Amino acid sequence: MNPAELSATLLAIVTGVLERRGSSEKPTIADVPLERPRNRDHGDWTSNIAMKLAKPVGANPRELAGEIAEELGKAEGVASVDVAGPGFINITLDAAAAGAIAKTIVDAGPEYGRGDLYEGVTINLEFVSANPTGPIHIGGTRWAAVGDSLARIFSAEGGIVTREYYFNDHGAQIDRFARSLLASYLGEPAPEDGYGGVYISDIAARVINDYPGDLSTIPTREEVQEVFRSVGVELMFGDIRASLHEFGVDFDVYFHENELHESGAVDRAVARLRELGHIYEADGATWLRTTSFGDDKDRVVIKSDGEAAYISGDLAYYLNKRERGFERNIILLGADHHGYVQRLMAMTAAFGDTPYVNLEIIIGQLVNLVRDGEPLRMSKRAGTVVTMEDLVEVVGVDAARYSLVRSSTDTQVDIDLDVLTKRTNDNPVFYVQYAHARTSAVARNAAASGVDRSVFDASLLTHETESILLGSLAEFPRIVRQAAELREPHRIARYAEELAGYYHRWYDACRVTPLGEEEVTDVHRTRLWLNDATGTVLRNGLALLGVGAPERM
RNA sequence: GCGCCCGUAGCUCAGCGGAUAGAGCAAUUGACUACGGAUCAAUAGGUCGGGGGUUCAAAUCCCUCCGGGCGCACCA
Repeated sequence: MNPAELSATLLAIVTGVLERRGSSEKPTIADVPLERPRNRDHGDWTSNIAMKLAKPVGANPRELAGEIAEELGKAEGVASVDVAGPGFINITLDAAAAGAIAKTIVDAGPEYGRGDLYEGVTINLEFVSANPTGPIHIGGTRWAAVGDSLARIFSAEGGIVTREYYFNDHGAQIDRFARSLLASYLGEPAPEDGYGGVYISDIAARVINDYPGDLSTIPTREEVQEVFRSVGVELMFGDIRASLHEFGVDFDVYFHENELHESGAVDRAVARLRELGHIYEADGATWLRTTSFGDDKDRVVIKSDGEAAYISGDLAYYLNKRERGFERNIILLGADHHGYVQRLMAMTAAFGDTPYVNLEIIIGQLVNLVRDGEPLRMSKRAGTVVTMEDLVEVVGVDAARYSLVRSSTDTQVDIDLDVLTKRTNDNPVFYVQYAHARTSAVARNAAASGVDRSVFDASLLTHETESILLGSLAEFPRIVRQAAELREPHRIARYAEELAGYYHRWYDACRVTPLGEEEVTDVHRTRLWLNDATGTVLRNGLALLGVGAPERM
C-alpha cells in the first residue's frame, strides 16, 4: 500500500459516499489530500477531505469523516482509521502494507522518485547568462546551482530539458570590457565606467600572449581594442564555461546574442510584430505597444539612431526558442531584473502566446555577503567580489551547491565570509551525506556478517522509528513532483535533511547486523532492505541537487 | 510616488488554510571495549514585524501600517 494506492482507495470511497448522499460533487485525485501528519499519534497518513467537503455537501464534517472512515477501515492493508478533532481522518497502515515500500524502492533504484508531470514536454531553461565581462560571482553561482537542479527535477518528471546560456556579446557592456582590457595593456587607469578587477590585467596579458602577431604594429587604437574585444571575450567565456563545468553545470546551448542581430532574426521578429499590428513609429524610434498587454509603458525596439534596443534581442531570442520547438521557456533572473517581467510577458502575448505558460520568469533574490554580521557590498574595486571559483575553493562543490540551493529563491541568503572560511562543517549537506555514507557502511557490514536480502517480510518492521522512516521514504515522489510544480529545488534539500534525521534515529534504535553470536534472522534481512531503500532515496535526492552521495567520508 | 520579494528561536533558514510552529548552528546536560560520535537523547530558547478582515480553522489568503532588499531608460 503506497500513498498513490491509498489516495486512489480514498478517492473511490469518497466518491461513493458522495453519490449515496446525492451530492453532485465530483472530486478528483487532487481534491483528496493525503498528508503525513506531524504528530505520530495521528497515524501514518491523514486527510482533511471531510472538512473540505462538509460545506458543499451540506453535512457535518465529523459525520462525513465517520462514514468515510468506516469504509476505509475495511480496505486491505489499513490497520485502523480514526476521526479526530474537527474531522480529520487519521489512517494507520498495518506494518506489512507500510513496509512494502522498502522493497519497491530498492527494486526501482535510480528510478524511484521519478514522475510523469512533464512527460514529453519540451522545456528550455535559461539561467546564469552572465555577461562575459568578468568571472561569475556568487549571485550567478546561485542561479547555476538552482537552475541546474531545476533541470534535473524537470527531467525526473519526464521533461525534455535544454539548459541554455544566453551569451550577451553585443552592446555597450562588452565595449566597456574591451576598453578596460585596452587600458590595462596601455598602462592607463581603468575607464570610469569600465572594469578594474585583477582579472582584467590577467585577461589582457593572455590576449597579448594568444595574439599571433604583434599588437604594437596595429595602426589604430580602435583596431587594437577590437582585438582585445574579440579575443578577450572568448577567453573570458572560456573561463566561465570552465568554472561552470567545475561546478557540475554544463549547458546544452550557449546562445550568442550577436547572432540574432547579424542573422536578421531581430528584423524578422520586429516585422512579425508589425504584421500583428503591435508596432508603431514615434519620435524617430520604433515602438512595441506593450501597454496593450499590461505593461506600464510602450517599449522602444529600434532606437532613433537606428540601433536595436536591448529588448529587440529578447524578442528575436524568444521567437527563436519557439521556432526550435520549446513549449515552455523558463528564465531565471536576479531580483535586479524583475522590472523586465511585465514587458517580456507583454511580448509573449503580442506574439500570440500565453504569458506565464509559454514564457515563465523566475525571479530569485540576491545573495548578500556578510562579514562580522555586517552586510558587505560586493565591489570589484574593493576586492570584495566572491566568485564561483572562490566559493568552491573554500568549501568544495557539494557544500557550495547545497548551501545555495537549500533555501527558497524568494529569500535573500546571507553568506558569511568568516563562517565560510572557518567552519565548513556546519553545512547540513554533511549531515545528509553522512547518512548516505552510513547506509553504505551498514550494507558493507551486513555483507560481512552474512546478512543479505534473501528475505523480505515487511510485517517485521514494527519499531516506531521504522514506521516513521517508511512514511518518509514513501513521500519522496510527491516531494519531487512538488519541487517541479513550484520550481523550488530547496524542497528536495529540506526533505533530504528530514529523511537523514529519521535514518540516523532508526540506526540508533535498530540493528541490521546481529551482535556477537546472535543468529541472522529475517528481521536483520528485512532491515537491510530498509537500509538500502534509504540509501537509494538519499542518493536520488542528492542527485537532483547535483550533489554527490559518498559511500565513505 | 509606483511595482516585485522578504520580516518566524541568539544566528542562518523551513513551513503553497489544518491538530501542540520546526531544522541546522550556537548554549546547557547526558550516551561509545555494540553496524562510523560528521551520530543520538534531553533541556532551554517564539507577541510567526504591528493592526484589522475572510473561515469551522491563518505563520500561510485579503486590506493597511512599519521595517529591509531590489527595480521603475531611445542603458545593457
